[in-house]
Amino acid sequence: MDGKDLLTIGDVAHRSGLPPSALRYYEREGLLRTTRTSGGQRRYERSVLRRLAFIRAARTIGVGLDEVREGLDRLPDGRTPTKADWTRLSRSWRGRLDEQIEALVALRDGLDSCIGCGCLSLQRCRLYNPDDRAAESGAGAQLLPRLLRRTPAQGV
Amino acid sequence: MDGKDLLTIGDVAHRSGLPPSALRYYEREGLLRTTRTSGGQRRYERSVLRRLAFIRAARTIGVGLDEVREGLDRLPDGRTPTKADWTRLSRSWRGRLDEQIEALVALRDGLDSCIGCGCLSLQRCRLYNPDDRAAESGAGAQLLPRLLRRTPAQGV
DNA sequence: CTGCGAGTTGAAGTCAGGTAGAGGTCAAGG
DNA sequence: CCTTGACCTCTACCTGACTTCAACTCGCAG
Repeated sequence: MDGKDLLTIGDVAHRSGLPPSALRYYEREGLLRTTRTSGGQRRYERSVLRRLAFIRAARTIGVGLDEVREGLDRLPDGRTPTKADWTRLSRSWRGRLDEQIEALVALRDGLDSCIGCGCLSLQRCRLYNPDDRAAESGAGAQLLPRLLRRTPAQGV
Repeated sequence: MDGKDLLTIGDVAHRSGLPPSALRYYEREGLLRTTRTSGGQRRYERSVLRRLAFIRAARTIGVGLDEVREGLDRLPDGRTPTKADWTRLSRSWRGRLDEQIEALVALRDGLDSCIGCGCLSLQRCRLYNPDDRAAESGAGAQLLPRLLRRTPAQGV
């Protein structure tokens, strides 16, 4: 890993902390591009590490891979995010985090107002009926605000 | 649905807002018990609505079905939760919500400290490396604290 | 008694974000 | 040249909480 400045999948796995299976998966999903040796093995540019850091940070705050891909795809010429890109994208995700926190706090307050009352009224309970909508309004009730729907992360 | 005070699955679905498939699923998973007609159709007691409200409230705050079942199973003689039961269980779940909020806030603060720096350093960035542990320490890095691992809810 | 909406079952599918293993190939040190 | 470990693809599997489907039955109003 000296002359050509290209990294094997093992190098990248070691330096990024992501298992090779995840790197291959990300590539399949269009989040990374690689070159290949004549023998078909992947070779990564150094910049992939920054790109992976970006992806991983996004995943950490609960952004799904599809959305990460969208964010990366919107960068001109598909370059690795610069400081300015990172700032712009992370600001929007900060907003999402705020919303998640807000939703959880609202939930907690609802729980507080329910502890001890034991009501769990189908009509009135804020916990049971988070949207404050009578249960009879249809089959497709949302349990949580959409904000919280995304799985935050899978253990590795 | 007048004389015998027993509800069909359709009644329960309508009144609880949960689709019949979910009710059957909960039964399979041991969260509900039903009686059957001579012809094999499910009949629910009214109290199932309260039980469902309980389950749904728990799900809403991110408690998994297995844990809900444990909670319900610990009630003497498998009764529908009373006010006191609800208070006890919901208090423990309130703690979990607090932890989730705390974790998210910590994440947000980390994001704040990263916005604009553009660093995403593999060694130092709090977002990239939430556990403050160098990436090289092993393949199995946890992306998020376990607290956030549980899927909050599935859309219905 | 008939019609038909509502109910039944089990198996399989869905989604995300990967992991695991089988069976085979590449690359580099000695 | 040979060995060995790293790499390749492909397919299948995992979790959780359900949904969907096909094929069939029940129960009740008329």
